[in-house]
Amino acid sequence: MPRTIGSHSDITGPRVRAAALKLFAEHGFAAVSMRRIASEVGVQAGALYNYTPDKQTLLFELMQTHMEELLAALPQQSDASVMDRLEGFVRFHIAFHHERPDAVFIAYMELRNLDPANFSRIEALRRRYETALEDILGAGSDQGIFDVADTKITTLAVIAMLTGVTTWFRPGGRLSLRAVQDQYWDMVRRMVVRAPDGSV
Amino acid sequence: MPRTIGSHSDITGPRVRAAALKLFAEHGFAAVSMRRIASEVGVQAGALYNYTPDKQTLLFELMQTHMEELLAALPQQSDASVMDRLEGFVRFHIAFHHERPDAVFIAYMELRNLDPANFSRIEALRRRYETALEDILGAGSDQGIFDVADTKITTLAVIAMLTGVTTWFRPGGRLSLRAVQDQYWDMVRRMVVRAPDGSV
DNA sequence: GTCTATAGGAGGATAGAC
DNA sequence: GTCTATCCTCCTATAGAC
Repeated sequence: MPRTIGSHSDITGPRVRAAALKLFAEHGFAAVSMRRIASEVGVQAGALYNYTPDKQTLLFELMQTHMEELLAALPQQSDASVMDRLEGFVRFHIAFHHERPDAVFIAYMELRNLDPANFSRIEALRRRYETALEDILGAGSDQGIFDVADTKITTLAVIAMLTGVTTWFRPGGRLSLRAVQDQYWDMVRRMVVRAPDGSV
Repeated sequence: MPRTIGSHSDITGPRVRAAALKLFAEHGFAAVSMRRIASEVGVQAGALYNYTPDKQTLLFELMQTHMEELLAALPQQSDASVMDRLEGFVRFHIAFHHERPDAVFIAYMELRNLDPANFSRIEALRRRYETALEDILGAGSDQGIFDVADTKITTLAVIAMLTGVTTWFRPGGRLSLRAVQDQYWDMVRRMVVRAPDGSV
């Protein structure tokens, strides 16, 4: 049952966040005004402050939501082989980031616009994600299946490589998402798997 | 011989660009005011307009200078083996980007703050750089030394991976620059080199 | 070449009416 | 919950004195 005319808290809130996500990704946090976000939603600027105490908090909550969804969606598969776990991570990272290009872009580009307390909280979430990959690489090294000189560096290298996909991949282009996943999995596999005896 | 007191065109110009580079990298183009740049240099805001027609041009020229220096410094080595050329590219990219973290950051993060004409000019320079790597990968594939399914994708993957170093590498840390170069060269080599017969 | 002063506008955020 | 109106600050860029 509708409330008073002009009252839309349950739908305006999500629309504010969606508009902010889109505009921050497109133009950058600092370049987007609250008036511009309000205009995108179809309300006046003052109305936004029913949904966020300030612009900084709006940015932080977008980033926090993204990172928490990323961690929640990360496949656990702790009883699978390290090879399958690594393949699962690679395919997951590409697919998940592909579905949320705006949030990914903001999460990487707008860290410097977070105030120090918010920055620390986002960094902690990011570290948890990196650790998931580092654990796989460490386990594979312990088992002698992977040959990784430094799990920390390889973790960062793999994540940078995979995240780079979002800067150029567009559906309907030359390659399907599946084909991109296949190629990146092949590259990552070759980067970390121990070469058979006598092949080096 | 000094000119009139208060006249410093030969030193203020570089200082304006240096201050803008530092502040844009730290806070982002849109978040930095001309007053802030002037304050960093030690002049009033109006004086900046002796060195740039406007803020947009200041950003563009910083990015253009960076990209042209990058292309000029790229080792040619066209008579070396593809393996040596690839190794040279990897070590060069890491070293050059390490020396200019602020310019690198701006060149990747502030593309969206360029107006369309300036964006096209920077994009063209970036494409020339990518083509240098793609040519090496293509030549190695033709010679049967590399096994690269798609030179375009591998080019983007390698560059994203290498550029990622600038986000975490700090001199005086756990690893020397040389050690980082060694590890990334090892990862790139394994990503692209054809496996010996019988090892796959 | 740099200064002060200012035009002219846009920014984040709030107050109070409805 | 949204509106209008507004406070006060900051912005880019320019004009004219020195």
